[in-house]
Amino acid sequence: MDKTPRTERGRKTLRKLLDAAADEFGERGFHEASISSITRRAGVALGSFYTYFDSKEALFQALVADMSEAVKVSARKAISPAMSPLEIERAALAAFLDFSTEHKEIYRIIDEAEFVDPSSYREHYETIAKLIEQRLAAGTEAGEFRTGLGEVHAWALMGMNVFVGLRFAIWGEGNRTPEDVAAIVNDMLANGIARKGQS
Amino acid sequence: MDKTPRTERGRKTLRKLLDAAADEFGERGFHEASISSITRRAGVALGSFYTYFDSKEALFQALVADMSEAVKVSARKAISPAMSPLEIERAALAAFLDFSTEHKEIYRIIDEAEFVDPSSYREHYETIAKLIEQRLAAGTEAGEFRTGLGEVHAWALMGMNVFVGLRFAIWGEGNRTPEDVAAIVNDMLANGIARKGQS
Amino acid sequence: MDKTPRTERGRKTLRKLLDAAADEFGERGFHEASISSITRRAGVALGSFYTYFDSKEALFQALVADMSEAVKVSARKAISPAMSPLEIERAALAAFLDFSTEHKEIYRIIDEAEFVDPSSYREHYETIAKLIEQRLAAGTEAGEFRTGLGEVHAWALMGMNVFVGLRFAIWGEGNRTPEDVAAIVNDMLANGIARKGQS
Amino acid sequence: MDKTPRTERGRKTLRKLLDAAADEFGERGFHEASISSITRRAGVALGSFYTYFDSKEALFQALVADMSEAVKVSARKAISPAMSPLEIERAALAAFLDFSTEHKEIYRIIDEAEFVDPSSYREHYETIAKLIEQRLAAGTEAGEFRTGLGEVHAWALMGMNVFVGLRFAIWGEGNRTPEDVAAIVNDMLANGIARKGQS
DNA sequence: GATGAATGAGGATTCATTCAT
DNA sequence: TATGAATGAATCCTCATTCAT
Repeated sequence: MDKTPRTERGRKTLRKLLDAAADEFGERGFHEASISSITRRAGVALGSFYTYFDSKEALFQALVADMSEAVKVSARKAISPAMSPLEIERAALAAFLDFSTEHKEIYRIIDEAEFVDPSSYREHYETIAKLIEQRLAAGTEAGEFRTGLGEVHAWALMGMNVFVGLRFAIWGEGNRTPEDVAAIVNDMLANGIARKGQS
Repeated sequence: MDKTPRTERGRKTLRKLLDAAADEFGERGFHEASISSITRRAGVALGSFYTYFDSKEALFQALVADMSEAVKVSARKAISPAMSPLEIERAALAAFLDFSTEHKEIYRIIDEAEFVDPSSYREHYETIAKLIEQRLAAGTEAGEFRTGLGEVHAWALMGMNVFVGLRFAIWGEGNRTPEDVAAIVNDMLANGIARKGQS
Repeated sequence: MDKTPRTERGRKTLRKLLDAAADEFGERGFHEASISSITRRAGVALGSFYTYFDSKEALFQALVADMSEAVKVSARKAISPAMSPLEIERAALAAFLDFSTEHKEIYRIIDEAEFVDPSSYREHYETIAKLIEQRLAAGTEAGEFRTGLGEVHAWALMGMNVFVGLRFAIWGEGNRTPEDVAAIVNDMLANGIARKGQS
Repeated sequence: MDKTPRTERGRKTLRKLLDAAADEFGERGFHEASISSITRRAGVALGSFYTYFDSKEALFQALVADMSEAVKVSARKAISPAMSPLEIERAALAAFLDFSTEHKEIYRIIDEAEFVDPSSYREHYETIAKLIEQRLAAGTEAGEFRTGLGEVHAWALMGMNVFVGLRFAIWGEGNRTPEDVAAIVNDMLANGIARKGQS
């Protein structure tokens, strides 16, 4: 956020603006969204927007940071140290699918950052890729994953999750549950698609 | 394309417009791009644009269709019936990485369709997912892939490729060659990441 | 018309253009009408338009002249020397109402000339006013109209007819026949609205 | 009007825009008029126009309503309950002629509404026709007008006035005074044009 | 802090007209 | 004559941002 409010009233206005912006950007996308529509949704005057943000882009950036964090929190809450590395991956994906289904607008906003604020976009995925890479290393350490896993695997794994999320959580349709999808992907992740005893 | 030219001269103008548009959209994105800049690049009058397209959106749509086709053609040319199913996947990914490196603007344009023309975007990825699903079935048929592969696997595989392409072809940096990356992903695809003899 | 065609083929094209233009201007008005739509309706190429007319305005002017003539012809045909002066006025109005009902687009085109080609508009109504003035003089001469009638009366009479035409022929609705309306106006014209034996 | 101003400053700006628009539309007509020219005349920024109106058409509509009201007010002020029904008609016409001479642009704007905003045009004349019809009824009631007068007479009377206004107030020229013209039309209205003792 | 009017750069789009074939 | 592609001036409208109150 750009200008931290100093009063309680200010904090409330800021919160209203962020919520309204999430709705507006989620529904109409960055370019179709307008500041005046956001302030209207928030029930504040147009000019008040600039009390809290320097620009439309700044608001978007703040929002992406918010939501990027929300995605990570959601994943973190879904996993526990007691789980096996593979279970962790499955649980993380299932949580992501649930979260995406619930918050389609977050998915959209983060994705649109690729065109509105590329560095936020990149930051978001690089951060997640690093987290995944750490989990892979931990899995190797634990003896459940093979050795030699690195950045490429992390990105591939993340891509699996994101595209499966796009297809089955965002676009939905089809009667697969998040758990089913997560199980299938988890098996594929663990064992690949080659016929056993081969290659 | 919107209005098919009836003369040779018209066909040339249309081609110039499409090429210029690919450059413009690729460099500046849909919203920053301007029709006048496109016609300037193409060396035609502003009004000529509307001889061939109804709107900026219509041009974008035509372009996405064009590029979607180009991506598929590039993949098709990279593989041969003589290859094994797994080799096909590796070759397809390598070709995609090469193609994306060469034509970063195509990647960008197709991805931006998610926000500019969602149905084109969806069409593009659903078509590719179907092609992948067919290849998986063929691989199972050939005995190289295991049974039970379906839509989820196809989307997961596609996501691997796309995200690895984003990271290593589009953003580049790092000294991995497309072949290296494709090989790593191919191995992960075939065997998964679980330690052998496990899970 | 601007450029008289020299061949039979040319005459046909010209006629097609005039007919199409009458439809187009009648339906959409001068400013909404487009040359390309007119040529499309006429089934000729856009460029051919300029073989026959110098400009959109020139076409409109030609059309107004055409239609102005048509209105007069229609009135002329409705009256006969055998009629009394008052009957002539009634018949002329009835004919005008019929004609306007049949050819609403002509009414519209002529009226729009007030803004597109004022001199045509003025010419049209001044010509008709003169004709009316002559008829009034003839009526006085014949002893049926009183003396002292002149330009003011002619314009007032014309205004009665035109507005009654607008209300009952163009906008229609209401179950009055042209004959009824013409009879009422004719009586008003002859005797005024003052109570008899008064004023 | 479209968006009511909430401050005094806003009210002033709106008034400046309406005045400037009356001048612009009056001089150049709806289609030749441009928003930027109107805001230039008004001395406000281009964008300010859209603070008060949704479109050029909306402004025009607001203006027609304004001027329609002005015409009626002018007529109302010209007549008094003390006048006889016939005097009222004469005075109303004289006032209309004066008003039209003074405000040719109002006449033009209202007339152009026939093509720009037909429902406003219709509304304007239907309202006036109703007023006239009421005056006719009152005159019959008072014993000065004959019985049986209705909508047709009202439209005919209105048409007389409007066309005489067009000819002698708007186009002017000729040395008739509004009073002369009004007197002639008033006599025609009262007694008609038939020779006395006849028809 | 809040308000909402004012600003003006910016861009898509239209379409009458010209012209090469 | 007919064709239809090419031209570019003209203008409406949007909206992020500023600013006076």
